[in-house]
Amino acid sequence: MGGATLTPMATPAKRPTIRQIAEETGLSVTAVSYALRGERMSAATIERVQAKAAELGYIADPVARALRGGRTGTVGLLVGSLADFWQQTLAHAIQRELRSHGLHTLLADADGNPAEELALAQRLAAQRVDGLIVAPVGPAGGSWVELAAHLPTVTVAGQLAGAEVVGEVAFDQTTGVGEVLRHLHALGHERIAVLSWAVGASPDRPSERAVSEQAAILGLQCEIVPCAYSLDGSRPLALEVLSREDRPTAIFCLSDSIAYGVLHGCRELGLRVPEDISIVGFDDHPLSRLVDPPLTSVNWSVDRAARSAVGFLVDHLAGQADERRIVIAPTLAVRASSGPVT
Amino acid sequence: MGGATLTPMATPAKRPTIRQIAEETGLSVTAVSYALRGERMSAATIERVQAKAAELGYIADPVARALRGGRTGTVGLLVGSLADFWQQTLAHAIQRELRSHGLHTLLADADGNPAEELALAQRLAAQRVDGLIVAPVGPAGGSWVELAAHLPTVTVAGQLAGAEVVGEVAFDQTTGVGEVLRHLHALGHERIAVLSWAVGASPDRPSERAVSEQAAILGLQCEIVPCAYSLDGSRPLALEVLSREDRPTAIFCLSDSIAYGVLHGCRELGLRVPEDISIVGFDDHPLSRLVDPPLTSVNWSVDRAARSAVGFLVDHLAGQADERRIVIAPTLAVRASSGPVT
DNA sequence: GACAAAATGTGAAACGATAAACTGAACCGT
DNA sequence: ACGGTTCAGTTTATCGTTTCACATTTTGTC
Repeated sequence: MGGATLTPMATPAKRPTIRQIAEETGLSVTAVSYALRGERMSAATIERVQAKAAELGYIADPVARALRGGRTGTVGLLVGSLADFWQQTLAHAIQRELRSHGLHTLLADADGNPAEELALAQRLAAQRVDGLIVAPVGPAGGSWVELAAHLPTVTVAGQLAGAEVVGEVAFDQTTGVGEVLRHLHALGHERIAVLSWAVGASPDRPSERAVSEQAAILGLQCEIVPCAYSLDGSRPLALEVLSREDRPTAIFCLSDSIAYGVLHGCRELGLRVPEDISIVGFDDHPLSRLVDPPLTSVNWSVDRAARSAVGFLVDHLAGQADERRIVIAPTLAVRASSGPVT
Repeated sequence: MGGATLTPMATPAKRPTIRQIAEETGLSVTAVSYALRGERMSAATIERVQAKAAELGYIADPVARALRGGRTGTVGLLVGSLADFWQQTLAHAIQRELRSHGLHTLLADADGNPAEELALAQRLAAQRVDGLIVAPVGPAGGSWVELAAHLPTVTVAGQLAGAEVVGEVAFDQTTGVGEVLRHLHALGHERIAVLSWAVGASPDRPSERAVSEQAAILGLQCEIVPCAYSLDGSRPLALEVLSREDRPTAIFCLSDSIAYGVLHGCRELGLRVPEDISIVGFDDHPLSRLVDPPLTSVNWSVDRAARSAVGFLVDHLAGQADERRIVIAPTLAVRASSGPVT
């Protein structure tokens, strides 16, 4: 941009460089570089250099390293939408797991927008992240394929169709959805509204497909309603659905965040859960057992997912190419928010 | 680390560089650099260069820029603990706000550890973030002062004592705590346990000090109990406190996350809230109104905090030095989890 | 039309670290 | 005593971009 000259940045902080160490030890820069990593040089030199480095409080400059082309020790974490409580939990778990491997996290939030998602991934690549962990929002396009070919990528809870990934943590959506629908069916529900994430024209979301399939099998009448993520986003829609005269007897939300908004809506309208309407969530956020009423939801082990995702990536970076796919099995946590039709 | 040779990284993806543009336009690298930013060069040249750049899909390499010393467009976000639900919310809000200013987020989680916090801040500085937004865990040490002097820093919900920051989003802890204690006092509570974040020897946390002060004023008997963050972390402690024979009549948790754990504990022990014991939280997570019973808590506007924090930083980076401090006023949200002593 | 002042462009030196290729030694077995 | 390995270093080039100093043109003014 044009823009007037910006203020000089705060004094650029003169951190000690490899060169300073070189001068103070009388060695060449290269020698120091090797010694710091404990390679090649004689034990005595290594000792001397590392002592000096410690003395100066030297930390290798990750930026210079990145430019040169080595590892950066940073992993890009791209989540579909941080407005979703469960994805916040997932992001946290992955971040923590990465850190336990000494890796840093560059976090990006696609905010439910597939196009944005790709742009962010490219930006992360430009930042020279060593790898990418993606909880995808939409299906992959051509650029994703190319990107993933260059950058080790692990998907969590979603696919990047066509792109070659180094690891995949899949959630068994079919079973998860099936359990919910069977549960509701067993309770006598027949007209069910399914609130799904509204995402720009992404018709083939696995969970939605699973809903259609399973609904057909059970003979249920499921209407899929696209819905904004987040508490505040889903409430208005929930109010609309709940106010219909042919109100469904159950609402199945494809995310707990959405379910919370619906619970809120029920409360506002004075509807009793589960007497007047049953609510089921998806993903089982830790707080779902504490809300009122406790929310029936489909649980996937976040810790396991995070551990696997990071493990896949770390293994790949270490040159091992072991198992690269895991399917996380769902557990239906039946709580008080779902009950028989009355 | 010795370590065997690592596998060659996935093909390093040949992104177009400034040099390529130079060659294809017959200009010098320097000329292209200027033209891309619309400086110096003639209008015709600028046009030509930018057209070529667009054609090649050129994106300036943020790493090279960072090394050279310019802006990186990335801001470090350092939170005290992402295990805390409210801080997840805060982090999300700040991240979103940064993005709306075209800035990227490098997220780091101190995990409740002040020493770690400093190390991470240094790492972020080494990554050449343009600025730092910190939700501090502990008081600042000497290195913080130095760091903040070099790197524009904004604090949110906490101070870095002694360090010169470019902006500060303060929460009025004294008032917040005061309102809670007055509320409980009015309900007849006299013996109150205060669950605070357990943080390595940080005796002078503002909120804790506020508790002592206000308790003294009201003549309340407040015992401050250090407690782990997070749902699972606080539950065991909650069980201990709740099982005492001289159980307090109210528990004031200095974070909603802790309060959730306590609610959970109460449920396990069959204690009724608020009949048997009153629970009050702090920070007012969006879900606090949905838990059972709805949690009385102290609300600070997260959006306002995020907007201010990012605004301060952006203004500073733009060379303006306007208002640099805001105090967010608390609102006590009285809900069903607190009631009169019975 | 002369001379200063802009305007437009170029080359080289950074920024900090690393890898490849090269230089002397010391050391090896025969 | 002779080639051949290792060892322990050093030189040099490189990653992609920006900026300083300088060279060349164009423009403006009297």
